[in-house]
Amino acid sequence: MFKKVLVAEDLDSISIAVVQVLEELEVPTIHHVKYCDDGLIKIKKALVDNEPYDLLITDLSFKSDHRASNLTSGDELIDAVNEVQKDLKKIVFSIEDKSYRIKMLFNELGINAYVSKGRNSIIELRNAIQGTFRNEEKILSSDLSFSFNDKALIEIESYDISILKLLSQGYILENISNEFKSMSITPNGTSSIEKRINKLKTYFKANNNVHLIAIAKDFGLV
Amino acid sequence: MFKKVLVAEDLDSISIAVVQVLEELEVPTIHHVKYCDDGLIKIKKALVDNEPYDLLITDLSFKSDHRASNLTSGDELIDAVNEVQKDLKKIVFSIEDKSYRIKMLFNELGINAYVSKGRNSIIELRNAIQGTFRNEEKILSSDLSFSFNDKALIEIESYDISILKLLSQGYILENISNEFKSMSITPNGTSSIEKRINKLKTYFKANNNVHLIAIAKDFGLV
DNA sequence: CTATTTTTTACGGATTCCCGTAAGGAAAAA
DNA sequence: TTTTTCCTTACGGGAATCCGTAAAAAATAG
Repeated sequence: MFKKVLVAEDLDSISIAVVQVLEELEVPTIHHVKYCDDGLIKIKKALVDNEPYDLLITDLSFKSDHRASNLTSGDELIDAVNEVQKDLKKIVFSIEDKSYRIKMLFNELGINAYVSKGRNSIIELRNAIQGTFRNEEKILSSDLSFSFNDKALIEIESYDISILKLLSQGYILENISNEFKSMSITPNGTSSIEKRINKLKTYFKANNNVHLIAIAKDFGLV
Repeated sequence: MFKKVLVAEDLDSISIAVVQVLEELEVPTIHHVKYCDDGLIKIKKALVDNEPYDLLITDLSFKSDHRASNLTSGDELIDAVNEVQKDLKKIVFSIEDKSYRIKMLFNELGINAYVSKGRNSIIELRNAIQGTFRNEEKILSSDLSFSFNDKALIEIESYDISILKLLSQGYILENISNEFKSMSITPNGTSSIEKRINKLKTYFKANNNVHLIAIAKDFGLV
């Protein structure tokens, strides 16, 4: 079994249960941080001391509070960790269940397992830890039913996200066009942007822009 | 201390910690349900058996799964419970931290305490349970800083929420007007609704409807 | 009951969105 | 090079919004 595991989870009510699982699996060294920043520091320190972690279990969303944070989400933490310790195994344990987001975690951030917090997530988490240790790939907790081959979701790219972001900030087509020009993002004609928004609307079955943004918010795209 | 407590919480990773707190407080009877519907049934049954609960600790959001549910949220559960056992003490334990929502819980649903899930929420929860037992009123976990006297939020009423909801579902002004007429909500003229939306836009400093809905989503109003 | 104020509704012009069509341009294929 | 195809941009008409003004209705005051 893993020798040294780091848990990044802000909610104390949850981290208790996660640590319990690790104890039952007889992991000798279990550390727990409530802030992403602390997580990165611990991982760097462990590397320097030549006692690196071999597993990271992290949440995605962390509450912001009085403390100023550099890394504010699990995504950012993983991204930063990948810079310093590429081979570290990573399990995400989060409430998020949007396939778009989860796909991104596997494909762009290279996580090893995703466990969705739910009614039987503790046993799922245990399975994921054991599977990860056996070098299984792309482990998904069983309550998530989508397929990785689902084409539709791959089509939404960062370009679309940019449009949705600006829309949600009150920009009109012309503003977005100008913004894209100044950031040299192409295509940037109002027509092209308009067309892309239309694609998004049909894809998400949205009646209009207002509806579209509401849906995008629900999906956690913005 | 309380004699019989019901915990309604779908996430197993959290309910473990909540039950632990109750055990430490030496509550003799602790029951736990993962679905709102089960919670209501248990409360009704306990009343019939003349062994009623004296405290309910509930989450707000419950994941939906294969099982068909009647009550889908903590709000609905509390509302239903108020019908059958008005005097039951109620503590909400949730991640939600939007003042508007929390105010509503105290004022319209008559909860006794609100504890926000966070980095030190277990100790907060314990305090809230003890405070509720001592008949303290409107207990708020200390990481929530808003005041109940905060005027701004009182101005937004359920009428506004209805508009925002329909907008976020892709309704246009005329649709909303018709919907309001069929539900006999007044005012229901397109002009009046338009005017109200404008008020919301100035209040939230939104450039347009799209922006407004994005903000409303962020505030948890819809 | 009348006067005053407030609320609701109606209307109109400017702007933006919405949606289809088509022209222009670049890359790939012939 | 020419043709084809795909992508980007342009244009236009109708729908919905945005925003100001004003009439109608309702509530309040005297």
